[in-house]
Amino acid sequence: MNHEIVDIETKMLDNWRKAMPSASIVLRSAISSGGHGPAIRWCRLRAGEKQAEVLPGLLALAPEGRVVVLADEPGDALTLEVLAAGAVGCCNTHAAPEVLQQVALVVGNGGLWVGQSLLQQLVGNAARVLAQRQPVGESATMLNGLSEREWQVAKLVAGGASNKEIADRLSIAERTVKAHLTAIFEKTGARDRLQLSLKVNGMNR
Amino acid sequence: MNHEIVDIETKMLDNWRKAMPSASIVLRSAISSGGHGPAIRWCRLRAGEKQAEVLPGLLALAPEGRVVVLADEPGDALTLEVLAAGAVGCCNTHAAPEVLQQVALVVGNGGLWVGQSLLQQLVGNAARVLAQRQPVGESATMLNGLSEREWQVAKLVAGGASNKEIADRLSIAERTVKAHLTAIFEKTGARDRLQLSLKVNGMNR
DNA sequence: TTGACTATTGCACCAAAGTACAATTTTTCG
DNA sequence: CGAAAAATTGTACTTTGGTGCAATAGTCAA
Repeated sequence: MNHEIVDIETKMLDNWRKAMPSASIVLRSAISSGGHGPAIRWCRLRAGEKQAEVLPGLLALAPEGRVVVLADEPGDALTLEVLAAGAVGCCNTHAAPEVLQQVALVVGNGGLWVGQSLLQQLVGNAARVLAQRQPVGESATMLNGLSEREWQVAKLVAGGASNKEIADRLSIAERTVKAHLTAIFEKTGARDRLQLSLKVNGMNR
Repeated sequence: MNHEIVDIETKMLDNWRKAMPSASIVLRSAISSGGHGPAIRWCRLRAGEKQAEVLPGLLALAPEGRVVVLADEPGDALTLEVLAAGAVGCCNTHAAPEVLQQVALVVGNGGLWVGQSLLQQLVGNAARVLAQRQPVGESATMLNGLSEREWQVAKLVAGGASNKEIADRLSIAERTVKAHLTAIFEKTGARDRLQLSLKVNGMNR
């Protein structure tokens, strides 16, 4: 993994060095705009600094990079701000090296890094909303009146499984899977498994 | 890290064994209540099972442990439910070993594990901003250095197009589309067009 | 210029996906 | 119980997806 640490001075903290020994360190004023940027840019936000004065410029210069903010004074509000600005994570400047590596792992795989307290608040909100408008029984019959079995097959297909894998998972013959799929295609209007996947995952329509 | 896998049978899936070779496997009916429990308990929720019938008992018996749910049929709603019940994570039963180890790392350090699609919903506006930024950046760095042409093909595949349709759209032979796809599969690690679609659309994790 | 990389295409071939036609078993419900 | 619907499976077939091998041609940088 290719890392770059952006700060207003080049002196690194020990925990950064331990977490990412191979990272390059650059001044904010000397960010490379062209070429292939690093996989992950770690941008330090020092105490008292406003993220709005630092992040936009950085993100504009390197739109292809994933930016994680290292905040001297982290908080849930700040995290929300930097995510809204386009960063993919926000954590404490003085986090342990192991934590930083963990962040790198998650972010490197396309994830977002959010602190636990904020996440729990968000989860709490969503749980309340979902509890009200998600009758549990719905999931069984949605998508144009699929039967329970057909819905099982549809979900597995949507997850990328092959017919053989689905057959093994459900302990039925591969031919039966195909029969279900034919029925599913008919009911949903999908042309093939890929378009079904898009429908199930809500990417279509 | 001390692991315990809880299921209704003791036969482990291959990916679990690879991810946690030293884990102990126990039946749900034989959970050790006293003494020092494992650092992380992985509780499998098989297809059709209700988390409400499994989790509360497990959490009551071992209040000190961190429980991660391995769901045969994962989903955002289920994730919210199990987190609300007291679990610290929820992921796919058939997740790759590397993913499971990542989950163990996050959970072991006090984090919560949430799938990307749910997290993005939770973060809401911030995620929407990100969703628009991602495709641009991914063409250059993410998705393992695809060429411009390959990226065009990948996007069309992700949209549900057939090889013939892609060929017509790009005014090239269908054979050429296949050639690009072979290269794309190699670079991205996708097994077929459906899994590529999931990767491009960010449904994977 | 030469080497590395990308784009393009053909031919042959195998594997997976999907359809047509037909049959049996299980479940559900009045 | 008996009818209807859903689930299951088989054989055979067509189509699409994907790979291996090989060749031609353009671009870009050392």
